[in-house]
Amino acid sequence: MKDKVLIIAGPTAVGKTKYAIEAARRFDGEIVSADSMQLYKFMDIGSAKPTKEERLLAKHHLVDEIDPREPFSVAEYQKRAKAAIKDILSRHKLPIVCGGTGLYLNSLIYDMNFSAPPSSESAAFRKELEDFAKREGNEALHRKLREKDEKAAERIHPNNVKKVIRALESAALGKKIANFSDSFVLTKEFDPILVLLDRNRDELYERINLRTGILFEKGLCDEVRSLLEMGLVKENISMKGIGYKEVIDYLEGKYDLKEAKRLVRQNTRRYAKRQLTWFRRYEDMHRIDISAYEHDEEAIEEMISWVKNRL
RNA sequence: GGCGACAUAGCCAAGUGGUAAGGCAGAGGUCUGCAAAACCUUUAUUCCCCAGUUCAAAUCUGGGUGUCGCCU
Repeated sequence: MKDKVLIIAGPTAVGKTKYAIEAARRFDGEIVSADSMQLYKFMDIGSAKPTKEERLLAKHHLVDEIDPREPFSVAEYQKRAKAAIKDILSRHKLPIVCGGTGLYLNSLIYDMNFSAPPSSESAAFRKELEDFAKREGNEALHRKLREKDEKAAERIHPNNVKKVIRALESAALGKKIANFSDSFVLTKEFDPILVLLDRNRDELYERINLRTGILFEKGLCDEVRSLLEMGLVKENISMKGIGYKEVIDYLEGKYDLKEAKRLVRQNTRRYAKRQLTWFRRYEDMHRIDISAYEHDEEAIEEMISWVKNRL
């Protein structure tokens, strides 16, 4: 029989941490984060990492582990997360994957093969294509892709330059980029138990607005300042996270603090919406609408008992 | 009380006789190596109300209502 892995997904600010910790406590588990921002070191406030206290309640993997100055990717995530899961299983504990980064979750739930050559080896090639797109236009670049990989060109919009380039790069290296939708094959490495935490939209947005205020009070601006001092720049992907990019623009004088806060709230709301879109694809996911319960504790009990039946 | 300006979507608005731009907010979606990224789609049978002029009115005319400003 395959090993079970509990997977708790949910949009930002829904309250996942609390649920995951409780599950870890009840089932003797350890948490493996699936969050593309919380895994970076030094980015504590903006990414809303679990607190020290919370991390004492349950062991967290893949939180606070990566230097934000280093390049990172799903492939790397997949490797590390799988290693963590294996490690937890070897100690006869329950791995609890918890997070909101859809692609990272997919890399664990489905068979996703990232054996295609790493893009970092062809930075110059990518740069060249970027310049080409700027010079000749997105359509011209897309035409190039049409010649090399008809199928990929069909499903990638010409304006999505980033993806057009990735597809071109992949084709140039002799491996056409795969289409995820063609192969929703569940992983054979373990048996995932999927839980989606959700709330009613208004309530979720209310929580997001509230949390944004708290992040600023906790010193988000100072955190960004010290990251910039460390040598991080706008262009680093880690600095493109919500809360970071807006504060950088504010520090550069592009707009005032009030506007920065407004934008952080808005971008977080949009992010939550995109996450929900992504999660809708998971068919076997058990959705728990937290808003339907009076207190978190009741929703947690519902989750625990549902999971218990499947372990 | 007098004079003037304005009234278009949830919000900001363009449109001065030819069949309702755009932006924001909101909603839906795409995804195999930067994913909190990148990208796509979508929102007024109608312009405050009533009457009139006209083949044709958000646009012109008259009246009403409301908001704002100035004066008393």
